[in-house]
Amino acid sequence: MDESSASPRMNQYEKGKHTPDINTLKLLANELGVPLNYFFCEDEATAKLACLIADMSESEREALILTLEDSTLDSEA
Amino acid sequence: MDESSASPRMNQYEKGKHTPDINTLKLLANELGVPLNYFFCEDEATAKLACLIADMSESEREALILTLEDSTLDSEA
DNA sequence: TTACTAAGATACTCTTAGCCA
DNA sequence: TGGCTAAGAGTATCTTAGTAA
Repeated sequence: MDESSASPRMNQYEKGKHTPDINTLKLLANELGVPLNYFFCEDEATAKLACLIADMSESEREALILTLEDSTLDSEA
Repeated sequence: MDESSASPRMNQYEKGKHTPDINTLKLLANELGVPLNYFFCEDEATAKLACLIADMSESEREALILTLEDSTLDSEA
């Protein structure tokens, strides 16, 4: 990532003139300390959850899956 | 999305010859019935959580955030 | 017939240079 | 001085055509 052209690129992304490459997004995610899927969350809450889940351990994620599947059954019933 | 060239494109993606555009990924996500960030999850559990969260209501997500933030405090203490 | 690959046409982004506030 | 924009260079994907199983 060339620092000298970072400013125009960020402007082009923000103004919607260009779309950043997926590889570029990975670099940005590392810089910002967020997971890559953070950029693809449709709302604030989902984005925050993505960050929280990224910081969890594998076993914590598995446990959360079970919890959510149970509560889903509740709301479907 | 041109159906006539879908097959070569999918092969090129799978073989790692080309990387699909973000817009293409959106179309694929809609076709597959998964959230867009599904493609950017680093492990199976995170991907599954992304699907579960995508099906939740806004208020359910907010509630989940509070739950996770509490349990995070526990493990940090 | 289906899965896959190669190569050119096309369209995209990245960079440089320069303008406006 | 820092943020923003325009246009060309370079590089990526998409499409067509064709091969192998």
